[in-house]
Formats: sequence, C-alpha cells, structure tokens
Amino acid sequence: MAEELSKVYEPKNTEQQAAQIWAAGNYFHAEPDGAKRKPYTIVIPPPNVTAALHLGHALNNTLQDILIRYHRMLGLNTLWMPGTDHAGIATQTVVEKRILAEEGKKRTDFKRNEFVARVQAWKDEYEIRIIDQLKAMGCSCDWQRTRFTMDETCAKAVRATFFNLFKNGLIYRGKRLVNWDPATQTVLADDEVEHETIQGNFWYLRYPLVEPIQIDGKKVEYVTVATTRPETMLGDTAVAMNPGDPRAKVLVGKKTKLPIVGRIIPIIADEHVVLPNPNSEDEKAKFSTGFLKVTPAHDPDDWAIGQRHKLEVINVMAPDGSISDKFGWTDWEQIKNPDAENLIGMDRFEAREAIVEWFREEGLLEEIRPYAHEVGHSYRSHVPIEPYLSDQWYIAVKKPIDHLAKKIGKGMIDGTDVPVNSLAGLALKPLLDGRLKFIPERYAKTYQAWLENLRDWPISRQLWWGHQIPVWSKAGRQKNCCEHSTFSTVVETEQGPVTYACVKPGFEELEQAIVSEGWVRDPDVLDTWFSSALWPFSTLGWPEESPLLKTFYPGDVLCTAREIITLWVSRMVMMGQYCAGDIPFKDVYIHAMIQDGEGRKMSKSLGNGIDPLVAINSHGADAMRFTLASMTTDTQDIRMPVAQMTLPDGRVENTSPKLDVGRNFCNKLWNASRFAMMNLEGTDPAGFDKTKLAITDKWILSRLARTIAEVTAGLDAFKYNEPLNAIYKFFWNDFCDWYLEWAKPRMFDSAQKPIVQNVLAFVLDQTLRLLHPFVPFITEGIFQKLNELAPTRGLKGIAELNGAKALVIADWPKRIDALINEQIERQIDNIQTVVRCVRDIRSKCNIPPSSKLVVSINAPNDISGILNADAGLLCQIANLKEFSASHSVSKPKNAAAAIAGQMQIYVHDAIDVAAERKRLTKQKDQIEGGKKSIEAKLANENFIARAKPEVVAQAKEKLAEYTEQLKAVEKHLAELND
RNA sequence: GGGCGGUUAGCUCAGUUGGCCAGAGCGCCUGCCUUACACGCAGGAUGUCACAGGUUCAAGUCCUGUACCGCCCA
Repeated sequence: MAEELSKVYEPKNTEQQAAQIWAAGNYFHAEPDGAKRKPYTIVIPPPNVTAALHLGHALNNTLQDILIRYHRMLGLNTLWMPGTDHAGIATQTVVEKRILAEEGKKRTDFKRNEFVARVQAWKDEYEIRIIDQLKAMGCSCDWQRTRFTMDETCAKAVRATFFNLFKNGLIYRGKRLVNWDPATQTVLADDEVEHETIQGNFWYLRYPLVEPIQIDGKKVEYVTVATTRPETMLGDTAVAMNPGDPRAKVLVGKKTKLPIVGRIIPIIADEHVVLPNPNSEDEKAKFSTGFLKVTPAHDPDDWAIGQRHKLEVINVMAPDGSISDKFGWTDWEQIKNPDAENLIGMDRFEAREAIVEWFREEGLLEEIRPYAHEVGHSYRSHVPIEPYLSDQWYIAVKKPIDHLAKKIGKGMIDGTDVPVNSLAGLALKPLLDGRLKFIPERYAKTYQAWLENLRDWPISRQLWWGHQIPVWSKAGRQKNCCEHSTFSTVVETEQGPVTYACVKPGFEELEQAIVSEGWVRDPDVLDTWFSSALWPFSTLGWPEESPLLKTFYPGDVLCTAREIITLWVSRMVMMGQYCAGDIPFKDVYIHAMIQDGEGRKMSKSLGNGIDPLVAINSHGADAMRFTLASMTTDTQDIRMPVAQMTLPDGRVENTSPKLDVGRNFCNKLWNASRFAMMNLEGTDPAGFDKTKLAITDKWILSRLARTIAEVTAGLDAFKYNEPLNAIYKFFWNDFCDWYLEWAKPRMFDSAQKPIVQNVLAFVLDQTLRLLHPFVPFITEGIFQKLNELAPTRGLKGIAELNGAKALVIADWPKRIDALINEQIERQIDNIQTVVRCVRDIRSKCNIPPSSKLVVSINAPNDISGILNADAGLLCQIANLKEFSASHSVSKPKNAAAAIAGQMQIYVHDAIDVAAERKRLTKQKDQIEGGKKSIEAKLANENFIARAKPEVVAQAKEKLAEYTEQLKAVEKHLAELND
C-alpha cells in the first residue's frame, strides 16, 4: 500500500477521490436540526453568470471555504449557500455583443421573451461552468441548495419586498439623468461609459442682461459663459456664479435673456462654480469666466445645482439626440420663434454649429479656445454619451418608516441626517451599535460614510434581462380594484394623473385581468443589486417562515471584496433588517484584490489574468489555495507576478511562480506522509505508554500543542497567513527537518517502535486536521490512507482522539496546552544549535557529510548534562562517532571551534587554518558588534533609570555572555597563530 | 476634490501592545541524487525598514509633513 504512493504528489487523482468521498457522504449538506447544534452560515457572494470565475473569485471562495470547513470541524451546523447572480446589464450586454457578432442581429430584432431566452441559455451554460469551477477549487457548498437570483424562490422574495416597499411608500417615481446612448437609444451603466480625451473647444457666449448695470463705473450689458456643449444652451434655466466672486454682490439676483430662446433666466450663486484664474494650473479655473450656464436637464452637475436652487428643468432633445420640443421643452409655447424653430429636428452636433454661427452673427460669440477634455462615449456605439433626463423608480432611503418607529424608535442618528427608522438608518445603526463588524476595521469607514451621505436609490433599468418591475399603470385616477393583493398610488404628470399599482406575488390571474382592462406593466427591470440585497434570506425561502430560514438566518460572516461594500454589503444589511428583521451577518470580512506583478488589476483587456482552472491543472487546487491563503494578510492588495507557462497539452497560459509555494508544500506534505505511513504498518494504540516518551516525542508534542493554539486563535480572528504560516513552520521545520530524522532509527528498535509509531500517527493526524481547511483534497486523501493503516489514533492518557470516516467531518484538534514544555524545547534548541555549528564547520572545512567526527563541548554543568544525556540525538543527526561535554573541556589541537551561547563547540581534527581564521574572525566581529551596542545602551544612565527592569537585566546578561564569548574567540584565534 | 491603503533583501511579503546588532518564501552562491521528498537536503551572502522632522532611555513600529504608487467615492 504505502509503496503504491508516487514519489511526487499528483493532485488530479487525489482531488477526484476526495471529491467522491465528500459527495458520497453528502457532508456539505445542511439541515435544520432543531437547534441541537449551533448553526453557522455563510452565503456566497453570487458570481455573475456573465463569465467564468477568475483568480479573485478563487481567493474569495478559498477564504470562505476555509471558514466553513473550520467551523464544520468545530461541530457547528454549517451551511454554505451557493448560487449565481443574473448580473442584469453585464450579462445582457455580453449576450447582445455575441449575437451581434455571430448573427448580425440586434436585441430589438427579437421579441422580448425570445431575447430573454437567449440570455437564459447563456446563463445556463455559465452557471454550470461556474459551479464546476467552485467544485474544482474544493468549495464545500451545500450544492443541493444552489440558487440563482432570478429563480422562482428568489423572484418571490423580490416581488414580496417590492410590494412591501411600495406599500410603505418607500418606492416612488422620479426623474434622473442617465447615461444615454442616442445611437442605440439605451441607458448605459456608469462602467459602460468609456472616457476619451477629445480635442474640443470652449465657446465663450454672451448672455445679455435684462437690465444693464454698473460695475466699478463701467457699464455691463452682458455676462459671458464658457461651454463645451453650446447646443445645450437651449435648455438653460440659470446662470450661476461663485458667491465669493466680487461681482456676485451686484449680479446675483439679476436676470439675463437667453439668446435665441428669449427665456428670462436668473443669475444665482453656487459654490460649485469655479472662480476664474488665468494663471491657475487648474484647467477649469484657467478657462472659466466665472459664469456658468446651468442646464439641469442635460448635465449632471447642473442637475445638482438645479436641485439646490429649485430651477426649472427643460429637456430640449429627443431620445435620438436631435433638438425637439416634444420631450419636456415646457415653455416652448411661450418662446417659440423662427430662430428656435429653425433648430428643431437638427442633430445635436448640427445644432451646435448652427447655434455657434447664430452667436457669431449676432456679435455674441466672444471667443473660441481649444480645450482638450474627457468625454464619455458609449462603449458600444462609440458616440458621445448624452446625459438624459428620464423617469425612474426610486427607493427613498432616508424616509422614516412609521411601523418601525415602535420597534426601534425614531429621530435622527446622532450627528447625521439619517432617521433611525429609515432604510439607511437600519443599515447604519448596527454598525454604530457594534453588532456589525468589519475586518479589517478600517472598511467600516467606507460603509459609514456612504450611508451618511446616501441619496435615494434608483432601481429601474431599461433592460430586458432581470426582474421586471411589478408595477402596472393606467392613465387617470383608478380605484384600487383588489385591496388585499394590490396597492396603488396616483402620480401627477404633465399629461395628467396616472395610477400605478403594484401586485403581490402569486396573483398571476389578477395581473392578467388588469392587463385586459388596459393596465400596462412597466417594461423596465430592477437594478441587479435589488435582488442581491435579498440574497442572505431569499435563498432561504423568505418570506416563508420555514425552519430553514429560522435556523440559518441571520448568518455569520460575509466574505467579499471592498469594491462592493457600498453597492452590496450595505444594501444587504438594509434589506435584511427591513425584510427579515435582523442583520444578515455579524462579520464582514473584506479581502484583498489580486493584482499582477506590476500592481495592475488583472483584466481581460490587459491579458494579465490567471484562470483558476489553469492554476488547478498546472499546480493543483490545494497548491492554489495554499498560495492564496498564505498571501492573505490585512493589506488591501496582493501581487501575483504573472508568467506564461506551457502546459502539458501544449497550450500557453498565464500562471504565477507564486503557485510553486503551494505546490512545493503539498509535495512535502505528501512525501512526509508517505514516509510516515511506510512506518506505521501495525500501529497499535495499546502499545503506547506515556512514561516511555522520548525527549523528541515530548518536544514535537509541545510544538504541536503551540501550533494548535496558534492556528485556532488565528482562524478565530479571521487571519489566514498567520495560522498557515504557523503550520508550515511546525510541519516543515520541526516535524520534517528534525522529528522525522530522529524517528528513523527508533523504528528499528522494538522497544521504541510502538511509542514513536503512535506519536507519529497522532502528530500526522493532527497536522492533517489543522491543514484541512486550507488544503482539503490532499489532507483528505492522506487521512483516508492513514485510516487504513492506523485506524485508531490518540495517545492514551495524554491526548485522546475521536476517529472519523472522513477528514471533512473530523473533530478540530483540541487544545493540548498541558503538553507545552518549555524546558524540553530549550533542550532541543541547544541540541539543534550544536548540530548547526557542526554542520557549518563541516561545510566550511569541506568535510564530507559521510565522515564521522569527534566533537567535544565546553559548557556549564547544566547544559553539559543535557547534551551528554541526549548525545545519541546529536551523534545521529550530525554524524558523530564520539561526543562529550563538560565544564572542563578545553580545545584540542587541530580542532575547529564555534561559539554559541554559553557553549564552545570543538570539532576535532578539522584542520584548515585559513578557513578557521576566517570563521573565527567573522564571529569575533559579530560578537564585538553586539557587545558594543549593548555597552552603549548600558552606559546611558537614562536607559538604566527608565527602561523596564527586565529589559535592563536582559541587557546585562547579554553583555556578560558577549564578554565571555569574546574572550573565548580571541583565545582561539591566538592559538591558531601558534 | 474627499476618503482609505501601500512604500522593509533582486522579487513577493511577515513584523502583534515601541525592547531587533530586522525575518520568511522565491531567486542567488557553495556542497550534496544522505534508503520520504532535487517540487528535496545542508550551509551561506544580501537591507540608509521611501524621504524629512518630532516624541522616547529606546522607533520598521507612535506623531507631523513630503514624495511616489494604488483603490474607492464625487
């Protein structure tokens, strides 16, 4: 059996076998158990079905799996809820692009349901790929419960939530500027707008004052505004200037007559306006006249100014970007004149030229200055984006919710304008109360600042892929036809009143009935984050009050990246509180972002991404996990140098040399286990006798005890690199480098064998358990083999142990702090020091490892005694034929000497005078350096007086030691000259 | 513009409440196929802890400022 194991760890077989064992045992599945065990819940941040997972997902899910596996081993009723997100605009866009490229068809060439079916097909494909990827990474999700944000269960939660919000008056209809692509006539999300630098102009346009005024004795008849988009002037409703502008005193409150249009508009004061300064480095100040034309319907900044000053909003464009009086040019009837009528129907760029020409002819064009500036372009049609005013549904996030006042009070949260019983308040309060924690803590600031400055949440999107908004409308004031299942509200519009009705989920016949009465369903869909916000409880079947929901909600931890703290985390807390009456998790763990070696984000366009499946193929899933976890500290970025590599099948793919770290570790684990198991045949727990433990046994158990404590504490504190590092050091530097070496000869000693076998089996068992959350496949594989060879493990009388059929459900190692033995650790440390000194001398004097040496040591009695007692350990591992130590040993002729602590180590007959002199001189320099710095410290009165006494004492001891060492090394050097 | 990080060996990073003549892995140099592992073993070299001030007996660690890099929000 043991011989069957290959010399190099081959991940594929082991990964497959482990996955089979887990699937067969159904170990990842969680059921409510009536509170017998404490539950532990994590919901996966549902990956977008837009594309396959990247390395960032691998990190995110590795960290979650570590938490989940750790808590499962702790015995909690552990649920990791998996699933995927429909990712509205991203997915729709990807599919549209694909169809356009492959079939030359646009979305609008399809019926809505046909197009949605095409996106659905994409989703089906990617959902499978994503889940396969997660499985390949070893994620121990409850696959039977896999959800999708648009499946029936989640859709029900969306409908129920929307209805409640609507009924509570928290959803309203409002106008908003969107990124409009006039070519394709769709709205774009902010991240679909590409910013390009454009060589444009600033046009300086004169707006005549209605009544000329005097400034500093000079007559002023007009103000000059500078604009890069002259065509928008048709919709100007004010001219703004900075209140700090000296001219503001005279001008603010006056009126100008808008050229062409003839509209009379006020001059207002607003801080947003940049003061002119021709010498400024700031482009805006350099080009500014101090007067800003304000067009609330066509510019986001102007919109904000318009809101502040309650300005009229006049939209002068049609959806195709042409000038039109039909889409909100509210004062058209009053102002229509031949000059303006002439512009109607012109494309926005034609109109720009015509308007500039008009100003020129009228003598109102003061100047044209070239100006390079950023202009948003549609990433699809590449035409400039038009900020466009349109009707959207909003959620009122700061509106007090009456029915919550009783439960949680009302009024503002201290120092904010956020009502406690508003949605924003529901998300903010738990943080302030300390019920919601961020790890690392600093991210709480992002969350808090966002909520304190929150604006209403626009939730409608002009898309086909998503949850269609469950609101039907009909012109006029309609009576509420069906009180218990609908809720309606009347909105006054320019065209008269419109009734909007929201229908509860599960009343499809009613929906059909009202449609036949002429009600029309809103064609828009909800923002993707709306359904994501419900994820922690929609996946558990909310609003149904099932045992599942009761057991696993609220959850425990959310593990995600910082870029969605505001978009997602805050909204989950908000909706969790509003819908399910509690926060969805207590801890939010924010992990780093993976960058390439140059600190750039990994991205498709840069071609610097690493595909997790490639990493798994080339290095193994555990290696990838190990590397990722070992790089996870509290920092916000981690760099993975990217290198190309030719895979066995000839493909050239990106991987990272960093992955070698994990692969090497797995290989070491594999081989150490292989070696251990070669020697574990016939392990009998009955043969163990705790009184017969060797010093090395006690030592490795002491080290193990520390490691168990450290790893457990680390995981409890959401550390990843620290616990992994602790196991690494223990396993590689203590267990492999020393314990296994010392164990080798004992295996041939029938008296020792049962002891060492049991200790070895126990330590290996515990190491596997500690490692399992990090590297689940390989540890499960080895654990299974260990179960065959040494089915019963544990050290009678000092560390009892429960066995398990599979490591995934084995108990987490119990603390064995009683086995921590500092004295023994010091003893072994001394022995190791001697070994290292001898090896160093061997190496420096070119003595082959095979030749057996004689070593004697001068050391105080206590140390000598220990060294003599364990001389066997020394002789074995340093390959000595003779060893002795005492306080009276002196340096033999022809011996090489080393000084370590209070020991002087002599390696006999190692004669290489030059090498020896070099070594000793170097050591002398080192000792002198150390001595000098300590002496300087101790010479400082303030140090003696103010430093902690133990620090001073320590320094004195150190000085004494250095002094002794220096004496010795000088003596040795002198003898060399003889 | 506001907020948050980072800057420690050639590379990637640790460094807990200040006590360090500064650590790990990779890479590099030397010697080893030592019957678990060359994805390995043994040994070794390598640092103005970004810069400038300050606090302190003592600063990589605390404070202030500067520079560069990055992220988030407007």
